[in-house]
Parts: sequence; structure tokens; C-alpha cells
Amino acid sequence: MSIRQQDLDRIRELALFADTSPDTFRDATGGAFLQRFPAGTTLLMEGDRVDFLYVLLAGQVELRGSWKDKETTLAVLRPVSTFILAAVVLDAPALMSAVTLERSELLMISGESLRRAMKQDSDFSFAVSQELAGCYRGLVRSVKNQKLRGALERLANYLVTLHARNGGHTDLVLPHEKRVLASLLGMTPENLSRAFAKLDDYGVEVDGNRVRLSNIEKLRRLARPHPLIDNHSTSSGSAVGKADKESWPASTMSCPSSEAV
Amino acid sequence: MSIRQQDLDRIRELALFADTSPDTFRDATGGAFLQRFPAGTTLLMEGDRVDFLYVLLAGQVELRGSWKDKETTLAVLRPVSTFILAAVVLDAPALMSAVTLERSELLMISGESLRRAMKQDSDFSFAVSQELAGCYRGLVRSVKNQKLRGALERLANYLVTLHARNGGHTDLVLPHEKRVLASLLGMTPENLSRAFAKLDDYGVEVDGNRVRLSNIEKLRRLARPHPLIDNHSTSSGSAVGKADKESWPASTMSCPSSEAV
DNA sequence: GAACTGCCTTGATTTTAGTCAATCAATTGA
DNA sequence: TCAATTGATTGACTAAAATCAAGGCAGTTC
Repeated sequence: MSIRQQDLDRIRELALFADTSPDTFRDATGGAFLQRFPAGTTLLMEGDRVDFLYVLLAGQVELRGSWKDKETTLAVLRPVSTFILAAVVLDAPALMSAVTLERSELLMISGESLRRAMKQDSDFSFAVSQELAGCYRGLVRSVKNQKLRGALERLANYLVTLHARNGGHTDLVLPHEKRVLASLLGMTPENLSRAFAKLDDYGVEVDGNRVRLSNIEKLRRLARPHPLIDNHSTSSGSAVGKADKESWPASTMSCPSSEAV
Repeated sequence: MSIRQQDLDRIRELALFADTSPDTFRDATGGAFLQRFPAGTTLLMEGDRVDFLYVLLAGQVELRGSWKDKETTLAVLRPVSTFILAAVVLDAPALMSAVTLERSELLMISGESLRRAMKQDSDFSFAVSQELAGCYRGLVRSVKNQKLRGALERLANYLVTLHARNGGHTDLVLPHEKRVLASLLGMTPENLSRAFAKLDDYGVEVDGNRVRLSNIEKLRRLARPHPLIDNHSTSSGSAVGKADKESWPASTMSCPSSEAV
């Protein structure tokens, strides 16, 4: 249960901690601990008091919101990502549930000590502000995506940005189950199936979770991706200036984060 | 063009500045200036470089996003509110446009000096983090509202929270034009009309921009408001602890902010 | 006052998305 | 190995929302 040095090294690569002074880093992560969870574990339920900042080190976790026996996926996270930072900063109840989609490894950092570190170190506080600003902007993108586009357009754009983030390869592997993807894109699984079928005309060939984009230009003409909605760069592209980081949660995408596993 | 003391006093009441030390406050607002704009002025276009943090002191401004000759309203602000804080913190281009809906009075604070103040004063930096966290959570609510509810339910909840924020009065005045409200709620003006008509069965009587809720219980049973989606408290309710503030932009509501005018 | 404008409403229609039901394939698990 | 389960797909149907078109009703302008 104690933290290995290599784990600390990994969270150091997060934008949030990258430039933090050794002292502050030690203060913030001092009481942290590592925990493993099987797939399907609810880490946190909507409305729960949030005592920890979570850092996903391995596996996959889904953030969900619900209302009246309906559920929707707000984001799917991959290592290395932090989540519920906003609730921790405000010491407020969580607005979304967090559930592991696979067996996952999580570092849990005391919210109390994180807030203390913020108050002592303005550089760290600034880094938190930047992180939160990026999160905020990610959600603005998400709202625009949701309100301005139809389901087919959302799927098309999802594929286009997956393609871009994949270094331009035309062969993609969907990073989640289709039912999760459907929920993330704001549609039913049935509708996602039909949407994929329609994209056949645009050179999208689907086989299970493998997708080939055989006519990207045509797909792109349909999708009309826009830099103020779709974030085509991976959150930690090597040459990306720090100020541009808006890593989490990106638009309607899942959240590959600071370091590819 | 120079700033009156009374204007500085007013922005002091914003959560963002309430507890800021006099020194930091002076540093941050030093180069600020006041400007008046007629209705319909575009203060900022999507994609523009953002040089200032805006503080709305009088009037009304709308935040919009667009894609492919479609537009949607993300928030409508009323005094006293700040906006585009996230873009300022990251020194990044704006993701939304800002347009005055009425003749408005705005204080513009240099982004540069704001960032400098943050780096020097960890308390201020912390306050910015709290503000951003509140904004983030407001957007989470907004996404949940949008993805989990239908148009009629969104309208019903809009009215219920307006009612709650109005101190429980059953007579309301819609704070915006209906076309703006429609866009804010993610529907067409035509559909908003029809939705209001349907709410007739639930005791909602509409006359122009005046609305009477003659059967709140029935309306509430339809709306099913939820504390993790709808924020029924005004952002600056007198007895609200600071940590609970999530003032901006609240769910799908317009944004009465720190101090009612 | 007449013409105009912007905003709202209403109706008819089309488009889009959700629901219900059945099937199929792949996986799991006694 | 053979149910039993889960996820994905398909079709038929229903519901919701957008679009198109036409009027009505202030408030302005000339």
C-alpha cells in the first residue's frame, strides 16, 4: 500500500505537478496512498463528500452523471489523469460518479493536504488554476459539441479527432465499448449502430472495435471539425507549450493524458 | 475612463476579490479601465486572443458559441460577474463570443497583471482556483441538464429554479428575451413557445415576459429538480459559505452574481 | 397614420432520435 | 459442453425536435 518511487515519478509528469517544488510536492503527496480496484468498482458516487484527489495510474475510469434513472457518461479517463480536482478545491460534494471500467490502479491524495499546499505555494496554486481552466475549457467544448451538432456529426468528429490524435493513421481501435462511446456521445447504443452504418457512405469501415477510415477527406467534409470545439492535439503532445494545455476532459473524447502508457 | 472608487468597491464584493489583500488588489486592478458599450456590441469573438478579464458592472452580456452558421447561448450574465477567466489564466484564445444584450458597463482588468498577481499571492491564486472550480462545476451541471433531460424538462426546471431564487414568489419575470432563453435551454424559439403551451397543464401562465406559477407542486413533480444539477441558491446568498460558491455560470440559468444590483 | 421591424406564436411537415422487440455473436461459467 | 449472459445490431414503431411557412402584435420610423 505504500507508494513506489516510480509511481511518484509518473504523477510528476502530470502538468499539475510538473513544475512543483520538491517541498510542495512532498507536502501534497505525503499522505497519499495507492489502491487497486477491480473492474466495475464505484470509486465515488454523485453527492458523496470528496476527500481525495484521484490520480489514475493504470486502467480506465468512467465519470457519470445521472438523473431519474437515466445515466450519461461525461468522460472516460486513461492513465495518467487526475479527476475531481474541482470538488477537492472547493471541498464540495461530487457532481459525478466515478466507476472503474477495467481493473485500475489509483493514487489517492488527501484533499486537505492538497489545499494546504495550494495556500502555501503560489506556484502550485497557479498550476491548479491552469489545470482547472483547462478542464473548464474542455467542458465548454463539450457543451458546444452537444448543443450545436447532431448525433451523426458528433460521431464523425469523434472519429476525426481520434484519427488526428493517432498520428494520422487510418486504422483505429475504439478505446471503449460501443455502449460507453454511445453514452459519451449522447446517444443510445442503437443509434450509434445506425450512425456507424450511415458513415459507411463516408468510407468508415467498422469491424468490432476496429475502424478503418478509407476516405478521410469525405469524412472530414461531413464532420467539419473546428479548433474551438475539437481538440485534435493529445493533451501532452511533446512540443505543446504549457499554456495550451487543456487536457481534461477533452471535448467529448476520452482522456488520454500526460503520458501514454 | 478612469475608475471610480465605487466601481472598485463593487468588484471587491466579487468572491474572486473579496478576501484579496489590498496590495494584490491594487496590483491586479492597477491598469484596469472602465468602458461603456451600446446594446449588441461584440466585446469578444470566438478565437480572439484574450487580453483582459472582463467584469460586468451594469447591463447584460451573452456568451455564445457557434459552429457552421449555427449559434447557441452558453450563458447570460448580469452584474456583477466576471467572464473569460479561464482563457485569461491560460492566456489562450476565447472559446466563446461575448455580446452585450443591453447597454453595458464593463471593467477590463489586464490579464497580464492578473496572472502576475496570482504568481505573487497564493491566497489570490487560491481564490482564482475556487472561482474556476465553481465555473467548472457549473458547466458540469449544464452538461448533465443538457444530456439527461428533454426540452420540456429543461424549461420546467428553469422555471423552478427561477422560482426558488426569487425567494419563492410565484410571479416571475423572465430575465431575457424568449429567443435568448430558447437558445440557452438548447431549443428553437418555436419549440420554446410550444413547451410553454404544454406547461399550461402544470399551472404555468405566461403573459409576455411575466410568468405565474399557479401550481408549483405539479410543476415540480414534472421538473424533478436535483441538487446535483440545479443550483437553486443564488450565487451570493447571504448565508452561503464560501466553499459552496459555484456562481458561474450556473447550470442553464443566467448568472446573477455576487451582488444583486 | 402607414409602413416597417423584430419578436413571438401557430400549424403543417420533415427530420432526428428514442423505444421496443427480436436476433446474433461472443463470452462466461457451472 | 451447454446454458446463460452480455454487447451489438436490425427493423418497426413512437416520440421529440427542427424546419418551413404564415400571421399577429407591439414598438419604431418616416
